[in-house]
Amino acid sequence: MHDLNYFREHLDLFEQMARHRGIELDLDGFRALDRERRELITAAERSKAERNKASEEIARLKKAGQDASGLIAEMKRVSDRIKQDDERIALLDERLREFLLIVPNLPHPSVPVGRGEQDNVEVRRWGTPPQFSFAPRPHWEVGERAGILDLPRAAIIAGTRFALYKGAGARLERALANFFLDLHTQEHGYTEILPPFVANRASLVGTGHLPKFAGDMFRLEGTGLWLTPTAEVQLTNLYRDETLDADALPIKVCAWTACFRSEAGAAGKDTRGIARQHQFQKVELFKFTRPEQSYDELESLVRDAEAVLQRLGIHYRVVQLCTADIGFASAKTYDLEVWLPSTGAFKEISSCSNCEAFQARRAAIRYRPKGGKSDFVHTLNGSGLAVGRTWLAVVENYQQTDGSIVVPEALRPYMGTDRIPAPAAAKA
RNA sequence: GGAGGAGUGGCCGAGCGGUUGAAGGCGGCGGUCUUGAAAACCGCUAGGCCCGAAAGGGUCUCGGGGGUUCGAAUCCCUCCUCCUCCGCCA
Repeated sequence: MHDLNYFREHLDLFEQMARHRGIELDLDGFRALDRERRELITAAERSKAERNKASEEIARLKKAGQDASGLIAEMKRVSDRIKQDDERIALLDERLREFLLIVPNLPHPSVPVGRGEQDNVEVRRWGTPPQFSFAPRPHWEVGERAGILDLPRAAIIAGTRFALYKGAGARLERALANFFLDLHTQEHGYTEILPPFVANRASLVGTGHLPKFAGDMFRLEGTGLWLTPTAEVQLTNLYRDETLDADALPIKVCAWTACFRSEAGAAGKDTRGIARQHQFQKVELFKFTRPEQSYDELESLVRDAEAVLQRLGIHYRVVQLCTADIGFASAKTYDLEVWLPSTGAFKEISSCSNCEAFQARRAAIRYRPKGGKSDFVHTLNGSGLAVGRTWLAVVENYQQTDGSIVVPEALRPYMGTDRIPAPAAAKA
């Protein structure tokens, strides 16, 4: 959320932002609301000043044993008027808040202006696509043939867009998560957090998921709780309503969690396989930083995520998202995209964003520089990585002619084997 | 889930319905003193919003919300959180 005063004084910036992101913003509506609110506040406060003065006078008269009934009667009328004004002001405050809560963040000046994902800019590539002597199969075929993935049974248990991993497939999922966590905690300096998998309304408003994106999440009926769509939610709210010690920044945390998305708007995309699921696992990287260091920290966050793919030896590229494609809360976002041999294309596997003070303002996360006034921190988040999509990338990139899957070296300690056996050898 | 207790400024802790934004202490900042430091002493030490070019003025905030009243930290209702005891449970 944006600061009201800043918003009011920089309407031109927000107009430009709306154009660049391709959204509608009712700025005329804002102006009218804002003007009426301020006029009413001025009037109400004048009345309150009058009442406060009269109250002192009443106290003085009573102490002196004199009659104050005339003044009291007059103040009764003033108080009634104040009450009416205050009610109207509260209503306008609420409207204003509702408006500001759905205004997205301002993109950083370095973000390319664009109209959609076709305008995203490739920043760099790592590695090369693997060579196959056969036509590489999509991951669901490789997985089902090897007996490590069972989507039909997942559909019976829960429905479509849920996955069931089996045997080495389940272990691969677990191995990936452990490998990610060990790398980030032992080599990149993140502290591991294991948070709740549900979040309350205030937490989701803090990150920007509510009120605008309620339709993309699962709500737990009758509880006021939601299944978390990303650990970004829990990690952002780790310090909601707190003031952090400036010397403690940057604070780097990571978390493995399940993530749940109803993806109401995604029907028809990625319908085969496990790329787009209602439930998936993710290891999230997260930083609380001082404003002046956040963009350096974003670059290193991206490198931390990239390190995972480098260790796994999977070809990928880094893409900077354009203004039309960055998320609601983000000021700047890099995506990591892995190479998928079955489609001969890159697929998003991580998204790393600097939200600047956008979420910190919503969630009231501050820091206090020594001897200075407290200010909002910057929050950064990134997938390090999405486990399910990494599973898929490993299976596709390391599939063999006979249907077996070579385990990347970095995963062998976690898998206890260097190969997931071929279908013929796999048990049903 | 049941019963009881508590929520005041960065922290501790006072606070008869009427100069209480809030005593006192601690902590923090500045100063005096000192070669330096400590001690001692003196002063300063919340934020939001509105008006204003500024200086400054006004207003709101004592867990949240609502009510009573001319006036609420102080009275009433309600919600939340924490603590204690009981129950249930992996």
